[in-house]
Amino acid sequence: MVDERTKDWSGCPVRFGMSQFGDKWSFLIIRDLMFKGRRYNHEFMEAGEGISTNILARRLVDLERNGIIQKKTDLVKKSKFVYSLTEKGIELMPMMLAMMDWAEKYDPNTEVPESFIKRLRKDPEALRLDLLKDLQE
Amino acid sequence: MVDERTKDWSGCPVRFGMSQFGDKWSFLIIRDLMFKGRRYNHEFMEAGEGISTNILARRLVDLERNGIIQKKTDLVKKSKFVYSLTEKGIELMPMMLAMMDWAEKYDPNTEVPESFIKRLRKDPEALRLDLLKDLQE
DNA sequence: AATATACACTTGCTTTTAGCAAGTAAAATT
DNA sequence: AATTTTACTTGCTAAAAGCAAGTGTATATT
Repeated sequence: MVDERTKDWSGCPVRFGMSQFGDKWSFLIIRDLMFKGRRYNHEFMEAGEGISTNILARRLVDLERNGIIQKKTDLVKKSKFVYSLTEKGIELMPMMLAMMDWAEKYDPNTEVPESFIKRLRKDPEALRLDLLKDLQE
Repeated sequence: MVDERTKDWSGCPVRFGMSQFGDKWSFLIIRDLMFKGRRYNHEFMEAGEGISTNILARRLVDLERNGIIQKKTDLVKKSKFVYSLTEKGIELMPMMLAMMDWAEKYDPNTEVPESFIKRLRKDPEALRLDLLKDLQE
């Protein structure tokens, strides 16, 4: 978060979470990294929700400073930067999956594939470990 | 959320969640209702984070409109209003618990009691059902 | 080698939202 | 009847978001 007021909100776990990733754009960036395989600046831009370039830049800096994502120079194209989730960021997956489970119930227009939600509800841990593979390379 | 731009963000589950409860004050109100037993306007005010009266009023209206909380006149004092989580709101508990689990790991100043986190990690479903009792009366 | 293009921001400006203090109205207490 | 409590509402200021255009560096094209 950019909000100076809440930067040091530790103590309460919910408040701490909010101070670390508690705004809609941060959640969407985490989603992109965690489930959509997006890793580059322009990929976040093209995600569809229409984030502004300056806001994206700020969120990426914040999330990196909070240790949730990391920025590295791309191994192939050395001029590009690759973003990825840190261990700390990856560990947000259970929370994200719980949110998706909830949203599937209450959003009549949900895009969550039925196969995904079935796997999530049958064996969330197996799904989590499976998704994890794509994040660690 | 108050943001007119994201009011109808359905489809993507994360985006949908953000449009329904995706700001720090909403999360804190849900926390208060879910884990702290707070149910009255003034109790949210006194929660400690220092929410402004106008912002609280707006968030309560938004959360009610989104069907996450409900406002009723207090049975004892008929002039007062009691807020409570709806079924839809209660079902956010797994997400909230996952967030708490995460925060306990990464916040060095966490206030999450060790007994709570032990129960959460050992048998989250049992803890959830236990917490549920306090919400349904 | 020079020009063009892509990429990742940065800057300046406008609009929106948050935050703060004071005010209001209805009900409850004294 | 007067005061206090409760739950907002209003008006103003400050902060953040949003938008369009610009900048600098590296790669690609001619």
